[in-house]
Amino acid sequence: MKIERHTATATDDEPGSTPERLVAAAERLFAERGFNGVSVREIAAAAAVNPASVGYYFRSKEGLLAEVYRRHCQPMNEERFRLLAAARERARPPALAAVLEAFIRPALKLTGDAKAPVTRLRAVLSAENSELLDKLVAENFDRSSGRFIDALGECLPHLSRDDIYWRFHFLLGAVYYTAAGPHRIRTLSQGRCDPADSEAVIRELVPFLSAGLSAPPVPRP
Amino acid sequence: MKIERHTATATDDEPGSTPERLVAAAERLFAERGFNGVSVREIAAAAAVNPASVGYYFRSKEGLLAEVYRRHCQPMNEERFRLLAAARERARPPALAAVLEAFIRPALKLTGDAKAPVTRLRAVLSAENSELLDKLVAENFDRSSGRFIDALGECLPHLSRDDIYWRFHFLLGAVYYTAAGPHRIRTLSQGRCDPADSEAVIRELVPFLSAGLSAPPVPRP
DNA sequence: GTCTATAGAGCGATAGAC
DNA sequence: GTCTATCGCTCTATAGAC
Repeated sequence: MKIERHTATATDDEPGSTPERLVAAAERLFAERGFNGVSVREIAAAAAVNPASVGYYFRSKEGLLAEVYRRHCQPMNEERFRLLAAARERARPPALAAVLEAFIRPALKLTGDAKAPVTRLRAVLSAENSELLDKLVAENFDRSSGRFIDALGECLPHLSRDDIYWRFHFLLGAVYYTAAGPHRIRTLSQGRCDPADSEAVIRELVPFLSAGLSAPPVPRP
Repeated sequence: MKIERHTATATDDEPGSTPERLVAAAERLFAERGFNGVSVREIAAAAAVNPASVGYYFRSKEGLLAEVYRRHCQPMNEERFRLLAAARERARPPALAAVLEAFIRPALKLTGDAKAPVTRLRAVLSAENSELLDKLVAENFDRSSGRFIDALGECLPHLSRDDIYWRFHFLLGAVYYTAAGPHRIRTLSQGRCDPADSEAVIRELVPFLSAGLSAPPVPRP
């Protein structure tokens, strides 16, 4: 769809254009304060752009969120798939720890300009706005979740599909909570455990999840 | 402080009084939609009470939240301590699974009138409003968290204090995410795994966390 | 002590000039 | 295509009647 121009005239997809500035500012502010915690005016001010541009380019505040969400998830999921493929090349079935890291590492990567992980956006949003958000989650993660659930099933053949679902759910909780970054554990540990340190999180979280996922199957009624 | 009256006149602490009605309605609505997602007017309407009462009894919307939070956490923590003491009576050190269940079960209990776990309130709030919320969390949970971290340390003498902190953090993530109730896993599993079924959650979560917490200590630089 | 009424600010969205 | 201006609405908090 994108057409190359002969001139240097700014197009909508270039970094400094109005919609790009809006998406960048919105990603940061939504991640910091959620959807209801930020106004369109604040986003426009942070982007140094006219407030009316939001309606013009994205139809509404929700339209802007949808675009932010999409652009946010796409590269993260691509990196997840790339790492998962690499893990599969190293071993069949892939090592459990490698699958977990392929899922977690891209989620904890820091965004370009902010100091928060990309996943904080989703962690913060996951509580509110359930109408629109369910749609966005399904659109952006059905394929990704399915593939990782399959990979976990390969690694853990002693488990039923339901075991995998439950444990994948708990895994998501640990990752989201960490990405949301409540510094509670940093306070309690007097600074020694810092959820903002993604390498430390991966080092601690992967063995924890590996052990949890490898637990014996749960007998169900 | 409460004084018994000779008459049936309503006092501030009686179930149907204005502040009680406000707290009950606010607990439900804040848990459903977060702090920014609900207006004082909506809360007052749900309580069938005048909107101005919020300012009168609680000084502000935030004051109402603080009261809701306090009343919400206190009985839950009391039940946690009661269950933890019972686990200690059965064995010294207490069984790991018993400690975990003592922490989790009261958090997943359903509120009186709503169908959501009491913990959903905290899960939803934990993303937004960090200024006030950090204060509330510290006020309401420092004692509780400390005692459970100690109990986990007793159960898991092979772990360092930092191992315990990290794993307690991941535990919180799994519990909060479940309580926030994203039915994502219910959809993916075509209804077979339902995070709203607290008995099922406890059955699945306790073995998962037991195994995760019991993992070998992580070598740290 | 509880109400009505409203102040004062901020909201999302849009019409219409340029 | 991007702006200014503003509509119509909702918000929190409070002043003052009863």
